[in-house]
Amino acid sequence: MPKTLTIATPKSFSFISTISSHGWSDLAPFRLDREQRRVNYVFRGPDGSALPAVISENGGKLNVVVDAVTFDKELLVLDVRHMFRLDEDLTGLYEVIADDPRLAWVVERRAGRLLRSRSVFEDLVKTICTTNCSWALTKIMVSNLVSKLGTSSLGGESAFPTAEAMASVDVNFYRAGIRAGYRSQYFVELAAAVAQGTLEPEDWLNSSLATAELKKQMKMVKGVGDYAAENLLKLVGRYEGLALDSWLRSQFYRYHNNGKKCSDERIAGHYEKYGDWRGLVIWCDMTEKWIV
DNA sequence: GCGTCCAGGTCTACC
DNA sequence: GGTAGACCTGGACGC
Repeated sequence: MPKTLTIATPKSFSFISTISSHGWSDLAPFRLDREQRRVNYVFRGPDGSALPAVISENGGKLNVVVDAVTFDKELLVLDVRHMFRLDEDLTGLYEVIADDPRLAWVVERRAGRLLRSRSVFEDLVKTICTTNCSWALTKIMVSNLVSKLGTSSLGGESAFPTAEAMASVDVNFYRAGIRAGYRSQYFVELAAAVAQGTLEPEDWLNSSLATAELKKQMKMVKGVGDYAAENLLKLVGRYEGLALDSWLRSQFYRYHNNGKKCSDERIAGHYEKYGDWRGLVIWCDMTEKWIV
């Protein structure tokens, strides 16, 4: 019998804006149901069990329907608060864009919260899967990771694999089974480091390091370059980096440069006035059509 | 059906 | 520190 958790949300929160904020809700173990305005996700209990859930909004609260007999309620609430960033204060963002008519919609639609996975490790692996490939291939790689290495529930739905599970297979498995290509060796090394405790991505959430230093630390992970590190920084709540990739650049050319290519320096200059929020401002600026 | 290009980049060797 | 070339894959496109 499914059990329902109800979680209060802040006034500045928008469920639909958050689940539409970027492509994460299209990556397993997320599954977005746009028509029903809800999102499925498979959580993982402390014992490693898969906990399928359906998350929706009702009257300013999140309803989380969990398809499991027993689970740690407090842990699951913490996961939901983390993923939907219920405790993040975006007042600073709204202040820096207050005089910008082009970005007025951000405040109106309570946008700016970027959906994230239940762990930084999961976001790190997914980010590496976004590099140097089409979005279609990213979805294939992440889907393979979840279905082939994740723990399954009784209903057959899988959670994102643990570092231990990812460390239990070799480079050939990543190449043939995950279709990860040259990223395969990166995943072997990353999973081993996290499983052995020599790398702890969860620490990045509350790191006391300056953002530039934290970015350097992130880039020590094979497969993480400037784009990936800055994307991860956004997911841990630091927005100084623009995380420019080919898609973001093309959108900037379209909206701000008459469709013509320009330098990254020109893009950076455009958003400099937004200070430490510039990485979130450029993302909002390019994704208005996603937020309905 | 086949070949080419490129996509939500990064690493390494070399200068 | 800057740059060229290699790297996997799969979908889109032209022929």
